[in-house]
Amino acid sequence: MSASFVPKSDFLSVLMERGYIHQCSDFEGVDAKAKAGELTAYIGFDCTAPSLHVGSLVQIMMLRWLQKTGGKPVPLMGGGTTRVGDPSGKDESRRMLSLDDIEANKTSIKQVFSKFLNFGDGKTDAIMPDNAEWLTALNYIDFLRDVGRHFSVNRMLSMDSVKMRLERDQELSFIEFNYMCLQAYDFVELHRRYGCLLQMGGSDQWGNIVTGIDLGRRMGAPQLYALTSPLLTTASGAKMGKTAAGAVWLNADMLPVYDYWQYWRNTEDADVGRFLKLFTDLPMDEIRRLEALAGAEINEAKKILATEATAMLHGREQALAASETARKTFEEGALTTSLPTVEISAGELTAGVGVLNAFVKAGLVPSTGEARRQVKSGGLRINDAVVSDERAQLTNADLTSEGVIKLSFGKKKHILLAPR
RNA sequence: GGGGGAAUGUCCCGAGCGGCAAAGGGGGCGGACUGUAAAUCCGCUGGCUAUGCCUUCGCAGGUUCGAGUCCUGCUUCCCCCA
Repeated sequence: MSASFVPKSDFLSVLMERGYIHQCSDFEGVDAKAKAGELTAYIGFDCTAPSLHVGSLVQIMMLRWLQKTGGKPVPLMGGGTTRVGDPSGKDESRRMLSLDDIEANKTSIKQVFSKFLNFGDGKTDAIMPDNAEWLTALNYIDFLRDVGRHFSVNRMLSMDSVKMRLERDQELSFIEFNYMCLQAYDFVELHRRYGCLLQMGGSDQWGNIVTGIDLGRRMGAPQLYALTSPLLTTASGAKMGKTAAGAVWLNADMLPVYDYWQYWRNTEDADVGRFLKLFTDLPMDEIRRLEALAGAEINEAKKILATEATAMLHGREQALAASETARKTFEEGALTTSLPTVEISAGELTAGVGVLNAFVKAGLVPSTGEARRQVKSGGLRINDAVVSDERAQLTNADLTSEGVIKLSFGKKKHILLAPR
């Protein structure tokens, strides 16, 4: 794309300035539609888990900015395509989910979007269709005749996602192979129903999106557009959204607000500026000031990043509470009752609980074996005292004046054990 | 249809003369150093009611005191010939 392109629309200006764009099929075309206030764009989200995680956040933010700059965002639930499975970037065939699982996941995921987008019937209000609405009604023969004839297998075989699987001699089932056909058809269908002109997604979706544009042209839709975001990794190359404990979920019932705040607080120095632009609404000049902070001062920027990002998802009140909990815990070394808490029966505690089992109960370590190993390397602490005897028992005598026992795994993970 | 290979620790890759909880990486976790960062260094990386017990090398049998290792059948994948 032309390096000299200067966007006239607010939408592309923001996206370019904040680093959301990897590729676009036609900058001028998208710019004109956005400028005219006629831009409806969609991003597909699958329903393989009960919550989206941080990896989807860039996509969600792109929809948010679209709405803020006068466009209409369409998060599309992949209730239909999830029944098939997307081969893009996956090494192995996905496990098939039951329809009930998909429905449950969908309901759970929907909650998150309402935090980022305004839904309703207005011009720029978001809508959330589910591609099961049209995909499940498809008749195989009709689909082959009307849609399937437009696809070239030769071209599909040359797509990266497919080629990779073939080169590695990995299984690629027929239904997965059809995924791109369905996704392409989604685009056309969303144009018919809602006048959707642009599909966005991660850079790994480029091939699928372009296939949809192609199908649109062959099926008589006007010019459609593609825009992808860069694949996000941390500065040291790790994929975003995974931590020791697993994925960084967006639903609060799957990841406590405090842990979500901590995830952002632990951002690498080199990522702070980039993340502030992508994951907060802070104005650019404020971000430039923050990312210019050097040495230990950059920690201030990380706290702001954590609080802003958390506030957007969980609300400012909860974000500030997490921030305050962290401040007391890390900067004052004080015990805070607002740390994530796990209950234990009072009777059990009176009888005495082995330290190893206590850490397993708290969910800090997966097994007593792991707890044992961590004791050896000095990674476990009770009320801030390193555990040196793996046979020690926790009893009521270990309760602090707050009536809890603080279990720590490593320097950062803390859980309170509260008798009930 | 015929011939030849392959499958290993539930994250991945990968070694493994009949004595194996199984080499070595990567990744991950903990510790030290720091700033709740990165880099570096060190340790750990089947489970449990634990000087012991249980479960692991595609699946099912067999030989053996003892099988990841040898034999038979099966499954899946790859290569060559038709």
